[in-house]
Amino acid sequence: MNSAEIRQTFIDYFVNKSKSKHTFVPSAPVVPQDDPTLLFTNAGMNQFKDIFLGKGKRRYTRAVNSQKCIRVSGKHNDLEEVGPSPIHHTLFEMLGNWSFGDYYKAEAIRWAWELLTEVYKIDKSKLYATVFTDDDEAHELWQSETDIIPSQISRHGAKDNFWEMGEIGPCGPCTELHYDLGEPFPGRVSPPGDGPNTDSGRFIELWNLVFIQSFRDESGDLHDLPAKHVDTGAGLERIARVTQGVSSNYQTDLFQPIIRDIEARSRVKYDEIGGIYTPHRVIADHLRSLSFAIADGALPGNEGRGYVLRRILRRAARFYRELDIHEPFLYKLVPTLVEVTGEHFTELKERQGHIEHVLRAEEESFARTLDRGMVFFEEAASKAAKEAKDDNVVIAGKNAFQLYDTYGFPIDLTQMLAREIGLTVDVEGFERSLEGQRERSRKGAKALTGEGEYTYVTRGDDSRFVGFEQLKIRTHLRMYRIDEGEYSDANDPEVAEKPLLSVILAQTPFYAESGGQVADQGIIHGKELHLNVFDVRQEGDLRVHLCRATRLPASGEIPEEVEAVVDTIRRRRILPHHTTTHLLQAALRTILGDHVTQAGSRVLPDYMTFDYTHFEKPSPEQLEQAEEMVNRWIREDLPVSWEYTDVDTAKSKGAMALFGEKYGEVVRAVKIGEETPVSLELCGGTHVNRTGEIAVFRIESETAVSAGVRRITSTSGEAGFRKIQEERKTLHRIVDLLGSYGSDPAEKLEKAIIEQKKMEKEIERLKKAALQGAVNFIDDWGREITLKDQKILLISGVYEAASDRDSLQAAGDKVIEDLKKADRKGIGVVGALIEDTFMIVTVVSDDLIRQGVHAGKLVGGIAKKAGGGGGGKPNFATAGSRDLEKAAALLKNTNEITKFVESFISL
RNA sequence: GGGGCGUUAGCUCAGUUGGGAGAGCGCCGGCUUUGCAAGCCGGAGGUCACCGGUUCGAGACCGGUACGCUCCA
Repeated sequence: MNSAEIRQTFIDYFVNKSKSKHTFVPSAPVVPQDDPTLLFTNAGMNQFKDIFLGKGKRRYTRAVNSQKCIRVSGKHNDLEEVGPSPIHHTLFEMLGNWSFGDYYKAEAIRWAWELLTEVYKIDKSKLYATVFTDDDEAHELWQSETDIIPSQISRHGAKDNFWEMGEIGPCGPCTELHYDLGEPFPGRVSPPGDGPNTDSGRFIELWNLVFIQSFRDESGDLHDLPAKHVDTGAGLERIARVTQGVSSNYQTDLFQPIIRDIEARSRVKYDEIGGIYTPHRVIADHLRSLSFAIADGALPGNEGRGYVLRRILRRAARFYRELDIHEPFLYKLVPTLVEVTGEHFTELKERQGHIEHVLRAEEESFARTLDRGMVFFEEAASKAAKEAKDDNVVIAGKNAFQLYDTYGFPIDLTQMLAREIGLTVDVEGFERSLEGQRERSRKGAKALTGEGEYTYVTRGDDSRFVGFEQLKIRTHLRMYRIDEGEYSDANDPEVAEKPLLSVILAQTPFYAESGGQVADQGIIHGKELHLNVFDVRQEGDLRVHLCRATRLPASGEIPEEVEAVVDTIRRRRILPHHTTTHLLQAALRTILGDHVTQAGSRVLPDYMTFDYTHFEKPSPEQLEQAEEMVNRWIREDLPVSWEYTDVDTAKSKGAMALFGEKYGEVVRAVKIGEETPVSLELCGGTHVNRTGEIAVFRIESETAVSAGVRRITSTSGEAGFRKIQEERKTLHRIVDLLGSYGSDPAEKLEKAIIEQKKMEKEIERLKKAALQGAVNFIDDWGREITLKDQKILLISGVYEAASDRDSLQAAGDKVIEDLKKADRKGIGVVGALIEDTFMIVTVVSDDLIRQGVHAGKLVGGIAKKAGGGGGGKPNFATAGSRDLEKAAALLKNTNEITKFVESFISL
C-alpha cells in the first residue's frame, strides 16, 4: 500500500465508521496564524486547541484528519537527530481521529486495533500496547475489545502515558501502540527484556490515543471534565514504513523518489548498509519541511520562525556539500516533491514557482555568508600555524566560536575544514565561549518580562473582543499581574518610571497585534486606578493589556469595574492603512496578474507595508496605475462590510484566501463594494466603514524583500495628508530658493547643477594656473642648506593664495615637481591659513627619503613647535594648528625654520 | 530581549599606529583592430549608511540610529 493509499484509507475508515460519522477536516497550515506561542504547527491537536480549552465549538463532534506538522526542537526532536535517526523528521503527517465531547474510549481502542491489523494487515504478534499506571479501564479495554496478546500490554508512568496541556488545563491518560522492529537502531543496544519506551529504538510508537478526561486546577487537583474528548495521532511515515516492510522511513515511497533524484544529481548512491545515507536523508527531509513552510507563507529570515527555516536550509546545504555539490540544489528537487505529495497538499503545486524562487535565493545568500566565513577561517588557520610550537596546530576556541557566532559555521563544519588541512580545533575553548554567551543572554533576558502569577479580581469569561463596534466600554477587570523589568515603550521618560501591569478584561475594545496590524493604545481606568495601555498581546486566547500605572489605589485593592477606552485618534489613523492593503492587493492582481498574492503586511498609524509575490520590479507606469485604481475606489466611496461565514462559502464567493484560515471554521470575510465587490478577503482586522474615509492613497516606495517577494510602502488617511503637506512645504522652499515661480523648478535646478559643475572645473583649472604663475618655489622661497656635507634645498613659506586643503596640497605637489625639474634634492614646508586653522604641508624628494628623511616626522616636529600636531607618509605629510600667529610666524621666519630642520634631521 | 560582525563608485571589494579616497569589472569617448572574456589611451561616476563626539586632521577612534548577516534567550 503506498502512502497516499494509507492516508486515504485512514480518512475513509473513520468517515464511514461510527454511527455519527467523522467529518474530514483538511490540514491546518504549518504556520499558525493566531497563536504567537507556537512557531509551527507541531501536533494534530493545534487547530482544535480552543475546543479542548472549552472556548470553541465546531459543527461536528467527530473529526478525522491528516495534519502536516513541523518539529525542530524538543526533547525527542533534536535537529541533529534528523538524518542519523531512521524515524525522526522535521516535517511529518499526523493521522488523527477526534472526539469533541462525543466521548468514546472503547471504540477508539478497538478501531485503532482493527485498522492496523485488519486493514493495514500489520502482524498482531509484533504490536504492544502501553497504558497509564492508574488507567485500569484502558488496560481492561485492550483485553475485551481486541485480541492483542495480553502479555504485550504494559503500564507506564506519567512521563510516557499522561498528557497535559500546560500546568493548568485539560489533561488525561493516554494509551499507545508500539511496533517491534526486532532489532535496535544502528549503534544502539537493546537491553534484556526490551519493550516500549526504552532508548534502544527497537520499539517504535505508531499510534497515541489520548483521553482528555480531566482538568487540573491551580492547586494541582484533578476534576472530571463535563465534556470528555479523544485526541489520537498516528505517524503516517512510520505506518508506511511498517506496512511497506522497509528498513527505515526513508525507504518508503514518501522519500524514495526524492532520494532517487538526489542520487541522480549528485552521482552518490544512497546506501543504508554501507553507511552512506545521512546527507540524502537530511536533504530529503529538510526539503519537505522548507517547502511546506514556504507554501504556507513563511520565509527564511533572521528572527523567530524565519530563522528556524534559515537554519534548516543551511543544515541541508551543509550536507549537500558533503555530496560535493557547491551550488544551489534544494530548489531543483521541488518538482519531485510536488510529484510525491502535491496531489493531496495542493498548496505545494499551486505555489511551486514561489517555493523554488525562495529556496534558490536563500541558498545563494548562504553561499555568500560561507565565502565570508572562509576568509576568516583561513586567517585563523594561518595565525594558528604561526603560533604553534610544534606540529600540533590548533585553531583557537574563540576563533571557532566567532565562526559559529558571526558566520553561522557549526562547530563540526569548522572541524571538518580544519581536518582537511591537518589542523584540529580547541573544542573546549569553543564550549567556554558559548557558555559565556549563554550567561550574558540569560542575564539580558531576565530584565525582559514578569513571569509572576496573575491575581484574580473577578471570575468569568474573558478577553471577548468588541472593538469592531465599540471603542469605549464598561467592563470587569478579570485579573492582573505586576511585571518587572524593561519594556521598550519608554518614549516618555516620566511614564517609563511607572509600575508595569499586565491586565486581562472580561471584554475589550483593544485590538491585539495580529495579521500585521499593530495593537491599539489607550487607557483603562476605574476607582483610584489609571492605566496607560501601550501594547496589547494575544497569548493563546488571552488578550493581555500591557500598561503603565499612573495611579494605583492606596489600599492596593484593584477595582472590579473599569472603563476601557481606545485612543480613537490613533485607531482612525490605522484603519485606512488596513483597508488599503485589501484595495492594493485587488489593484495589483488586476494590473500585474493573478499570481500576485499577499506575503505579509504591516499596518501602522503612520504607514503600511504590503508584501506580495511577483518576479520583477513593476514599471513606474504599473505602480502609478495601481495607485490610481485604489484612489478611484476611494472616490467611489464604496461600503466596507463584513460577515462571519465558513471558509468554503467565502471561497465560493471568490474570497482571497490567506494562510491562516482553518477550513470549516467560522471566519470573518471583509467585503469592499456591493453587488460586484472589488475585494473580498478573510481578515480579522479593523477597517473604515466606507472607502471615502481613506481620503487619499499614496505609494511611497517599492522595493525587493527577497527573491519573488516585493514590498510596497504607502500612506493613507491623515498620514497621507500630512505627507502631502510636508512635500508642498519642501517644494515651496525649493521654488523660493530658485526663484522659479511660474516655471518648472526641476528644469531650473538641472541647469543650475550643470552650471555648478562647469564652475567647479573652471575653479580647479584657475587654481592650477594661479599656482603655476604665482610662486616660483625654487627661486622665491628656496635656499641652500648643508646637512652633513650635502647641499640640499629647503623651500619654506606661507602660500597666501591657498584657500582650501586641495590648493595647499597642490602646492606641495608643485614643490616636488619643481625640485624634480631642477634635478635637486630638497624639502618643502608650505603653510596656509585655511578657515580657522593654519595648515602645513611637508614634502620630501625621493632621494632624501631613501636617506631616511621622513616628511611625517618632520611636519610633526614643526607642528609641535607651532602649537599643533601632525603626521603623514615619508613623501607627503600634513599638519595643523589653531595657534595661527605662532604657526605663521614660524614659517615666515626663514632662519628659525632652517635652524629647526638642521637640528631635526640627521642624515 | 542580549551579544558578535558588517554597510566605501553601477557591481565585487581593498584601504597599514588617524594624515592626498583606491583597484578590478561595468559605463562613455578616442585610437588600433575586426578570431573567441579583444587590446591601448583617455574620461565620467563617491554626502565612505545616517546623527553626534574626540582631534590641527576621521573612511578608520568613541557614543547613538537604521539596515543586513550571525549566535544566544
